[in-house]
Amino acid sequence: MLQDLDKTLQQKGVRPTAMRLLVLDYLLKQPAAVSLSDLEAYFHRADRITLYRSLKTFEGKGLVHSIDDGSGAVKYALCPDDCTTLEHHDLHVHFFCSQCRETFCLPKSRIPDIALPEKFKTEEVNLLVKGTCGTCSG
Amino acid sequence: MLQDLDKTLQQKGVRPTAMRLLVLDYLLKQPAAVSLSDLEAYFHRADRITLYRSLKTFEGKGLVHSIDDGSGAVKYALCPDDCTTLEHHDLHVHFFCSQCRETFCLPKSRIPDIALPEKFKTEEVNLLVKGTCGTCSG
DNA sequence: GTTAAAATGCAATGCCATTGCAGAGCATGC
DNA sequence: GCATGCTCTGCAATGGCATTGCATTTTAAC
Repeated sequence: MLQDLDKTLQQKGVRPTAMRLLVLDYLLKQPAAVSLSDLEAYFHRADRITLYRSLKTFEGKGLVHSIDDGSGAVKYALCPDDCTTLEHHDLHVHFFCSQCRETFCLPKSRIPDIALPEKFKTEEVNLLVKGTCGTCSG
Repeated sequence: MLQDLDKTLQQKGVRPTAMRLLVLDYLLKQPAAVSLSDLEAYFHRADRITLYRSLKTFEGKGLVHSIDDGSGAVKYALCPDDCTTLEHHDLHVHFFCSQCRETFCLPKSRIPDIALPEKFKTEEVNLLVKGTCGTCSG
């Protein structure tokens, strides 16, 4: 099973070390985006900095994207398959639940085009919806 | 002139102290959102904490809204007149220029409705566009 | 196996937001 | 005008998070 993860990393140009495989495996199992602190809490034997750099490496290679949900800590979530190093296709909506403080990717909710003033050029769009998620409102 | 500002503050339920009048006056003159550090740099004789609390008071009374543009520091900008304490109507787009690192409110670009999954409830929507602003791309 | 490059672990730093507390300023009632 | 109480201000301190430098270990290449 970790074999698959190994391949995934290789395909993205990330050297598959033990730590990185564990981190990737963990990320795959999460329903919500995770912060560095989440990771640190789970891998309590691992060094915070190593986890930090794993995430940064993943992000640089288009494996995960980072989300600033305003909670104070940046969170990370796996990218869809069509992300590349050069261009992140995380043009989906992120949802922050103010109850459980979890952040979810909503890949089905695409970000509509935004009309900008003359001469303004778009490079990136972040759309964050805050509210109550399905679980908490149920 | 500061008379008007005085009235503005009173109407919002904020006691018009000398410091607050100066801060409000400064905010009115800014074309872009300002961070606490900006304020501190401008009022180099004032205490950072007092400025911080002025902004927080303004925010609580619906005079300004805060913007997290991902630059690391929260920025503040004046609200349109129809903001109240209870409900912020800053449902406009914010634009962060990656060249000059300024953040602008784009009141004319309204945020479209976002389709959410079943049982998700929206409380607030933040839409941040990153790119190059008119001045920097000109 | 040797060697070079990359990853890790530890320490340290810096920035920003936030709070507690004491003193100063202001408004109100007498 | 003066005392009282509330609000604002300024200083000090704290805590969280991101980030970097450096020495060591691990991995890949030859």
